[in-house]
Amino acid sequence: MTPGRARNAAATRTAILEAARKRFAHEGYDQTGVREIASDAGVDAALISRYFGGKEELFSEVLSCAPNIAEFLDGDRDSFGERVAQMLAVEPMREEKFELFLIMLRSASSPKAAEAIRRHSHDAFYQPLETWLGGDDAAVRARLLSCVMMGATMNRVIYEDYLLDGQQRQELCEALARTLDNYVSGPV
Amino acid sequence: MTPGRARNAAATRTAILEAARKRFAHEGYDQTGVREIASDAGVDAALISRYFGGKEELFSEVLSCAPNIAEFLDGDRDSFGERVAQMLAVEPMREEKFELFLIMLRSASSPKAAEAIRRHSHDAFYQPLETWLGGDDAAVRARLLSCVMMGATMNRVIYEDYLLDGQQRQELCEALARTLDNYVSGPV
DNA sequence: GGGCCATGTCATCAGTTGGTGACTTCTAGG
DNA sequence: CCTAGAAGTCACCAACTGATGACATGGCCC
Repeated sequence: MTPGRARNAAATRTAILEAARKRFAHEGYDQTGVREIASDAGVDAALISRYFGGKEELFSEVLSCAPNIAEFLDGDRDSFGERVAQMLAVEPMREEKFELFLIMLRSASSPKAAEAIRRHSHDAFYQPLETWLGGDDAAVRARLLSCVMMGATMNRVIYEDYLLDGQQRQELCEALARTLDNYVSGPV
Repeated sequence: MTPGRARNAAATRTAILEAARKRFAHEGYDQTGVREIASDAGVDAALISRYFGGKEELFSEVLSCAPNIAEFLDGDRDSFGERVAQMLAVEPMREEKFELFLIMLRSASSPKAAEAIRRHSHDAFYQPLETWLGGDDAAVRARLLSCVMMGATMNRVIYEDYLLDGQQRQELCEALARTLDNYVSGPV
């Protein structure tokens, strides 16, 4: 085993991106230090600046390859609300699944990250959603969906599972599903 | 004019609290430094530690006297959705009006602030809302309302007025009002 | 008026952060 | 085998943050 890291630039870049994605989703932009990212990736912190230019550029890069809304736009249109609501209210917080949400929510308050979030979330979330919805008022309906999805995530982040028991979470889920489907199917 | 600040502990405390409230709402917990707060209040930064114990305790204190949900629970029950939706989607972001939301959204990602937020938002937002709603499923309906309100605020914070024009904001408002009223009036 | 405590000021600390440049080491190509 | 450059390591910087203790000063009570 060679001492020190294998000399493979591509693998190193990927490792940094992976580690950064998780950290940003868990802790948010501010709370994440380049040293922590580097440590997770098993890499020297200096490489982050070398490869990406700096923390800010790394964040943008992470957003570019974060999972997006596409997963939920596949599959049956009629079950969209049900599937999303399940994720939002019932399923354990499998963070990979809505990492993009978490990154946005936890980093939106950071001025350095705000612009990147605005740009990327528009491209990877709003735009696809709006196209998928179709119709004249697609923009408004996309916003409505976004409100419910973000709000539910936000509440989940803040309260985790403190305030509601299993039965109530189920009720919450059903109500969310109805509301979401209402926005999907209808003209508002 | 005496050089230096007038020696009035109560006024100083109040000035610090005011300045801190605005800063926390605008910038969030992390992005706000005690020096900035002190500067806004026309006070030496050391006084913050002296009076409140530290930044963290100051934050808790700010939450305790931030405007809460009560304003919206007064007035006509039937117009609740309409009034809230107006604020969320149409009115210019008069931040005093939903400062509590902003503080929560912009500070929730900060571990130091998270616990205080959880506790206070429960006492000043959830609990009153739930009581006001009444009924067996009040907790679930309160959560639903919270989702929509927080999500709408979040979207507003992220995108401000970029994505929607006046007409669309009006449509958004009406749809939000319907959804909110639906949660208020109905069993879910 | 004089002493004393509350109030305010200041210098400074210790920790953390993101970033940089010089250095070492590995590997590919000749 | 040997060199050149890529990849990785390391020491360190400058800026900033929250906090603290020593000190100055104003105002109130006796």
